[in-house]
Amino acid sequence: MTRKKVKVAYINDVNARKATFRKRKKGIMKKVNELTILCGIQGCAIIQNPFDSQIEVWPNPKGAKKVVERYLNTSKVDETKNMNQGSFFEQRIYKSQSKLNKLRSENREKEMTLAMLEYLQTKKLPENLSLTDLKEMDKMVEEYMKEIENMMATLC
Amino acid sequence: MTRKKVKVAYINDVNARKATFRKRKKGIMKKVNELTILCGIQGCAIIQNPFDSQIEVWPNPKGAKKVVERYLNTSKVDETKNMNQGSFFEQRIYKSQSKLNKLRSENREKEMTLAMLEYLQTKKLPENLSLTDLKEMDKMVEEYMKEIENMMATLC
DNA sequence: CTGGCTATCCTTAGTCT
DNA sequence: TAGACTAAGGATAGCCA
Repeated sequence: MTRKKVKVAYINDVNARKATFRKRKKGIMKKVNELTILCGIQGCAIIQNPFDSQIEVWPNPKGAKKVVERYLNTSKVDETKNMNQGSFFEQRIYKSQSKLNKLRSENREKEMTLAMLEYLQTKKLPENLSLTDLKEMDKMVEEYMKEIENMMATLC
Repeated sequence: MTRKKVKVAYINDVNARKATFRKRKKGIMKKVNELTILCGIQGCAIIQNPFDSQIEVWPNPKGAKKVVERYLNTSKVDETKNMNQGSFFEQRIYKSQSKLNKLRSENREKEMTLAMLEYLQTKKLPENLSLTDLKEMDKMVEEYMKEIENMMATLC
């Protein structure tokens, strides 16, 4: 149970790396999720899975929807909980608020998407490149690396 | 100093929200950064700044480069630190490893970019929409919301 | 508003199942 | 292999400068 201060460096042991990846990815996604709720914003994390060349995107289209819903439901409901039998004006104001919040959320999601587009414009990719090509290449590189590791193990 | 368990819900107080945003964003970026180093992968977080309609992307082109460098420098250097005066074969193997690691990193960055492209293809945006348009709209919505909040304050 | 401080809460490395 | 457990380490809410 003696956990030392972890050195932030590449984990060579495959199993430890896998475990750490799984745990920490979960933690990051949770934190991103919390921030979106606490601050009523859109946010996402895009992280590669080093073990099956999958890429994990959060929020996915489904997750993003959930965030917006949660935002709309919790942000102003709590605030107005103590006036659920409020006056006509209060009800109207509440409705307007909800509408504006929704507008704002939609707007911000668009902003984020545009930002991603702008970010991607700084990256240049060969036109004829596909994800499957890359996965194949990655597999080959991985195999080479394993071979080298074995050679090293033999030498040391 | 009595910090209670925080309820994950939209923070109504502007200053508290701002402080929380600043602190937690920093924490998330750190965690993402650590994960990329620990597991030798690419990862990024895209988070809106709720206060100036800016969108913070990590890694930015500069940050991404740093990650790759750090990855290349730390992942295998530590492992081979105890053989820095190694044999000819060991030196060659080390060089091959570095090359392959670099290839792999490049490959993974391309994968991520492609993944982002695929993600964006699920989003449809009006063609004639610009980030400045959205910022203008956002500002207007913000002003409306403030007005409503003032009205509510007057009523309550 | 931003950054530093610290008690408290939260995350996670190591371990077993 | 992934989940559960638990203590050490890390993040951060609230407060002050």
